[in-house]
Amino acid sequence: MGLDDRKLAVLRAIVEDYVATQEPVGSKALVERHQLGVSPATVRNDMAVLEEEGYIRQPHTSAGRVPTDRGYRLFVDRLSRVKPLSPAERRAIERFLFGAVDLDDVVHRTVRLLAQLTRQVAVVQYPSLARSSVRHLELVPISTTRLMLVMIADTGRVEQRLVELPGPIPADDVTDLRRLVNEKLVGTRLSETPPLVQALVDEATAELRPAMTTLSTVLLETLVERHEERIALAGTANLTRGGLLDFQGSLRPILEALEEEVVLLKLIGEVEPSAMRVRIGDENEIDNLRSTSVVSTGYGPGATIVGGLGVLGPTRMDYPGTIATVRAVARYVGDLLAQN
Amino acid sequence: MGLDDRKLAVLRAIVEDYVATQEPVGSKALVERHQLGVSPATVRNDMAVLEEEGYIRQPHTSAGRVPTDRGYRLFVDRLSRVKPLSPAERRAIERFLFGAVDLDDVVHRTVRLLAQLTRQVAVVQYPSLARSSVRHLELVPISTTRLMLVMIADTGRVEQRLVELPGPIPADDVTDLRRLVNEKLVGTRLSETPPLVQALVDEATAELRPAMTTLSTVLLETLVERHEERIALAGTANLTRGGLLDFQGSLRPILEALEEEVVLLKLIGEVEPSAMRVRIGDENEIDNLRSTSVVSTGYGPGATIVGGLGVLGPTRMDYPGTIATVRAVARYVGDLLAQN
DNA sequence: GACTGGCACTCGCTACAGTCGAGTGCCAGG
DNA sequence: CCTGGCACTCGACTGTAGCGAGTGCCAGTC
Repeated sequence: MGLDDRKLAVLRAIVEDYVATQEPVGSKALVERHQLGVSPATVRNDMAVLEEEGYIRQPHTSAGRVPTDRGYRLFVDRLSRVKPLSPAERRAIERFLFGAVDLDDVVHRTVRLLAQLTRQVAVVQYPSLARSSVRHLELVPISTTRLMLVMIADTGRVEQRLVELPGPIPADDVTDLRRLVNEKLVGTRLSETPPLVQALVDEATAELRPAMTTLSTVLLETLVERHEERIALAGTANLTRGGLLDFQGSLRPILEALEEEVVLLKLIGEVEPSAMRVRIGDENEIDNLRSTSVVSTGYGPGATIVGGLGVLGPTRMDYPGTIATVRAVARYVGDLLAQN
Repeated sequence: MGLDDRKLAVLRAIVEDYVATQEPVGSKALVERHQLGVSPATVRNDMAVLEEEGYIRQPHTSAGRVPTDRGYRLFVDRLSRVKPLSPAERRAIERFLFGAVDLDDVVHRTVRLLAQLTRQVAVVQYPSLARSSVRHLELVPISTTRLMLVMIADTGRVEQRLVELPGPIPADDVTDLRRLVNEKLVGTRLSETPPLVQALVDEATAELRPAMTTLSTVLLETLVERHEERIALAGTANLTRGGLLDFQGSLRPILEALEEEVVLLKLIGEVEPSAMRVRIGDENEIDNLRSTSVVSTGYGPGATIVGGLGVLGPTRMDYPGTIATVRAVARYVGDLLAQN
């Protein structure tokens, strides 16, 4: 376990060189490029130890060393400082996000921005409904037996759903329904609505009862159970950088995983108060993504968190730079949401 | 130009075999697998002619023949009948699409279904706003100086947009605005709204004029100019089938093209009355997609067309099967929309 | 005149041997 | 504890050879 400072410096140098060149790094090249103050032979001894401890490995006998997932982990935890963003990057973020007109627009711009800045696959979760409150509910008659239910959340999300009523209903009743649901639900957190919705049904007049019952089912389905979460994705083309060297040759499993909303949600959706989350290679729970790393964080107006965002790339990625970018973008998006 | 029946039969056989095996097909293998009734030598002579005419080519001397884009074109136009769908496929379509609850749901299910059935990349355009009519406009006060504008189209699309008013506005005025825009715009085609929106401003009372002016700008921007079109995509993982043999090795340009909404729209959005559109390889206008083929068509309730859908794959694709599937799915989706 | 069998030829693919060199592990000495 | 030296390993690359699928051409047949 004796990892003295020099061994750590060697590991850091290996990670940095490998990330930069994408080629196994040997002892000689290392001492040439970094001021380690010792000879290649010494470095070799250190490498032997690092390998024994599982931080690096040799692709084959007479090749240089490559960091393992464990090596990257140590690097991220103890050997790297987060790079400050360049002013150019800050400006890029501001310029890119400036002038967004609605939530869709914000999310789309953000995900493209992230993909472009990190040159990796970017994922942005729409503000989670579970963390939103109802701002307004609208009922629009489509025909005598059909309503369009539109829910506007304080996070800017708008969800709609068709309601098929059990029978025809007069316009006045629609007005009543609208008033009732708004009185009861506006301002409440979506995660807390189920009992309130039930109460609405219980308290409804006999006249409104059937319509209200149907409406409540739809409300619950739409707001709580069903596809509650939405996600935007960009930059899949970046997976092809590094000419199939990363990802052991096949993009297939990765592209497949990225098509599953559930998977994406797992990647970036499990938002914890902890600021930044880095999952490296095998640390990922999803089998198809064991050869990738994910850097993610939560975002939201002020200190609250309403959703997650992050990027996915090869384990061989520039962690300090990526972390800095993800953090900065999340902060800007949060500010943007706070304004609305 | 003398392409007699046998030469056409040879071309058809080459296309079919190549699509099936993905390997250049030689004269001997051809006569073995198809009942051509002639010897390999004769087939070779026919092949020489077909090559001279540009329908097939040899990857290298001493290899079999491969169809050219021109060869596929002839095949699609004159040598293939559209395969009827298997009952299993019909059932799959019905099962998959049954129970969709709103437009988003329909589009998502459709695009996944298409990707799955054709085992290619599927693209579905949301019903175009330009081809929709206004069903209802809703104004929801967010604060004294902010409104949320929600537009519901007859095709089921719902668009929203934040309206930043020039000054505070009382609730009664919002009601008036809502009434006015609905009176004037409901039932009109979106493509015809601009003059009507202008009229709204002109006819507004002095009191409402400022708010109406802002509202009209947003209306025009949202409904006519801005990101008017939406698109769903699925099945990119299918690009990796055939192990990089298709697409001359690099998915990069294709993935890049697929991230551009504009490009996707060009692919499937230019809906013409003509039923089915097949663009093969070089026939594509987008450079990045010259090594792919696109099969697309329009869809909509009844005979009208509200949007496009289609699939994208290697030029070496099963055209009859793909065409049949795309057509069938488009028809089902149209029926589904007609019901709402 | 159209088709066929035969034949020489082309050329990509695979296997194999040989060389080169980057990189290692180990050891003796400072 | 570090260093220079040395023998060793093994992948990458090169060149050669043989194989075989497939072709184009030609003379012969129906």
